[in-house]
Amino acid sequence: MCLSMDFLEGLNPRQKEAVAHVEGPLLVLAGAGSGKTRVITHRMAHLMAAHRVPGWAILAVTFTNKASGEMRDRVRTLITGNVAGADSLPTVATFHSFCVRLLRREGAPLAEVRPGFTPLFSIYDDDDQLSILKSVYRQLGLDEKFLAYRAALSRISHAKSHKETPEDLARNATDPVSTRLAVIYERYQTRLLESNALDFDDLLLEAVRLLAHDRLTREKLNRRYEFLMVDEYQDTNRSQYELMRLLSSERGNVAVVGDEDQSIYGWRGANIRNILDFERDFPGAKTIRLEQNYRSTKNILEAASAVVANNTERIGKWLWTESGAGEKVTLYEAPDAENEALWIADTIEAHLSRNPQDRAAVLYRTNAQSRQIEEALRRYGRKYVVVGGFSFYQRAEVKDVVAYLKALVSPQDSISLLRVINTPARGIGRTTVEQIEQYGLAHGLSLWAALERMLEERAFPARAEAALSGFHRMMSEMATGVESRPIAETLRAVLENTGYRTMLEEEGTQEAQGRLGNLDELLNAAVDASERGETVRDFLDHAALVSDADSVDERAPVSLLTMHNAKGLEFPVVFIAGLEEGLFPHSRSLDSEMGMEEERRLCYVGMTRAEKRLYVSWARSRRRYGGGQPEASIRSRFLQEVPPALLEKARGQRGQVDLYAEQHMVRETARKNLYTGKTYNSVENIRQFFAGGAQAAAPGAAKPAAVPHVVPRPVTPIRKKTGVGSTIEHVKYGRGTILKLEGSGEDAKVTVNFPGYGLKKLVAKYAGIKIE
DNA sequence: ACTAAACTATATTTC
DNA sequence: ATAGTTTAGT
Repeated sequence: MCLSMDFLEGLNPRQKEAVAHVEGPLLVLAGAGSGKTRVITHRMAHLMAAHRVPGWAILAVTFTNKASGEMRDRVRTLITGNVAGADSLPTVATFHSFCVRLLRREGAPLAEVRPGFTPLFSIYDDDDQLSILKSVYRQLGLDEKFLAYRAALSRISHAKSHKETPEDLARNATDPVSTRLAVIYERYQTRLLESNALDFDDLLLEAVRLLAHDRLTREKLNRRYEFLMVDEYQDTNRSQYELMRLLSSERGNVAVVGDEDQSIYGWRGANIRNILDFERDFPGAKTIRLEQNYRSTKNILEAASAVVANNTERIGKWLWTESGAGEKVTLYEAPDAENEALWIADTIEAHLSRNPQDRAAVLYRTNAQSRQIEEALRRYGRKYVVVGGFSFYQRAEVKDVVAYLKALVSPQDSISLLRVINTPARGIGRTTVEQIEQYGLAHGLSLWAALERMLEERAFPARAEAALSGFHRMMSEMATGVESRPIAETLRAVLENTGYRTMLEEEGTQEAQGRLGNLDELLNAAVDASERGETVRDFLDHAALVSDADSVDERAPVSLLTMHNAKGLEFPVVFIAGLEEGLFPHSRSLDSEMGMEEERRLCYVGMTRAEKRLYVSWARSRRRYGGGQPEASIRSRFLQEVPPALLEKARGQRGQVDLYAEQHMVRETARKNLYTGKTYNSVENIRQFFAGGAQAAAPGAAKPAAVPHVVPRPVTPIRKKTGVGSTIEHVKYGRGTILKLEGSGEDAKVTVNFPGYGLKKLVAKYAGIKIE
């Protein structure tokens, strides 16, 4: 009476074959839009239903939190009620979150090879990495002219992921820069060790190290995970490859899904050879090609395929589709970048007014390109969402407050402490801080330990001493019991006790108000996290591992994003802007064939995002930055690679004059209608960063209401009694109606609409609202 | 010792 | 355009 459903039904023969595969290595070459997520999820369900594999014995690894959240949801939907006796779900995680979990739970043995390591390690993001590097440079008396921070970091990262120690680097160095780099690398690594911190590379590396050296842990995991699946295999790097091998070493049941034509992260260490050489690395591997595309029209598919066909590093596929030819790819040649942006906005306007249900995306090579397009859209009063760029969690105020949390949880975390020691300004100046750093360096102490020792020794002048002992006391007080206290509680204490909130309130600028809004939203996220039972650790892990791609709201009518961020997404209407030599393909990739092929793959990724309509554009002139002179540009070679028969010039070729007139008209309308377009960094998105849990996305978790409409608005405490549906008085923003009330008492969350200011979600306790 | 204004060198993509 | 750094002023 088993209600096992047939998960092979409704699949094409190739997909069926992939889903039905059970034992042994499997390579699924899944072209763009060929239903690879479907294959992965169905395979998991099929294993559970037809082969009685328990969910916990399956591990699937994806690249973004968003992808793993979606995959988890889809598997859940598939098996719920359809698979008898399925009481556990497969583990779906990103490589990074999997490693973090592993290291926190089973990482203790690493202390043997990594002195001072504890499972309470901090995670350092690139900002933190940068601070370390700056400090190392200072220590070594170097400056950026010698070697740019970014360059140094990427070389360190490269060395790390190839398991090269500073000594290896020094030995193989053939030039003075490399010799010096070895020293920088050595110091950098020492700092991480001293701070008990891991950078992104370390998360993978140390997980590999743990599994390679600790037989028990390896065997335990191998026993547990009978089946391993890896999504986006073309973007795995060496550590990820090794991790995968270690996890599947006993059974060899590893299924990888990928597309060599979509390998676009070579610069981040991804090794395209992983996918190209899979059959060699895993003898007896079965290879299945998914070549039927279900996404795009024939014209779009052929155009994209024609471009990528110019690459040599391919296994080779030819995608086909049963769908109709559709429209041709529209090409627009703009006189300059502003005109290009206006044309895009204009065309979006025209398209969406005819097809209001369609979603459009504007893709570009560099984030800097978004500005002009945003401006153009704003002139039309068209709502849009920008993905990436300056995202929420990278904002200074969020990073500051998060740094406080990190410092409280891990006193050894000197980088975080350094970040907050004089933020807000509390009279602990640069010289004082440098003294403490020096002392720490000399005595092998963390910043915090050095500070304590120096206070004991009364090593500071009176003024500094007062400031420092005050700081020390404040931090110690907040740190006690931090692991057991609700996150929001600690967060609130940080905001109040450190004077951070006061600092922003006193600033009084529009910008400061926005920052306050962001912090309120962070507080909301913290409350949500507590409700999900997360510890401060979990919260911080989450904050460290969210990515821009996780914040994509597919329901947005208009999205602006880089082609990198667009991977895995699809849109009825797609624009690709800035198809110019030097921009796309980017100038940094011009000189190497490898780089050029990656750019071409990026182009392929961009084009294949489109379902119905693809527009490509370039500008004859563009200025590199602000005051610079406009420079003439040459149309991208990728445009030449599209067969002319598939291209058509933008109809009517709206000239400058039309656009110019329109621009004025539109400006007027926008002025009258009160601009509502801007959603960039909107606080509404913030919850998503934290909500789509790396660990536990709640089933059918309510996503924040569609697309944000409003610029972040200041919120000051509301001191008035409130109830559901009633009106409350806001100190600055007047009356607002409570639209929604979640929970009760001081933990209640209310959604308030302030006319003219928009929706605001508040937590009663922290906003000073009393719910009767 | 800190702040604010002036100056200058600066942009690829990001887990 | 903007972030980061230097300089002058408090």
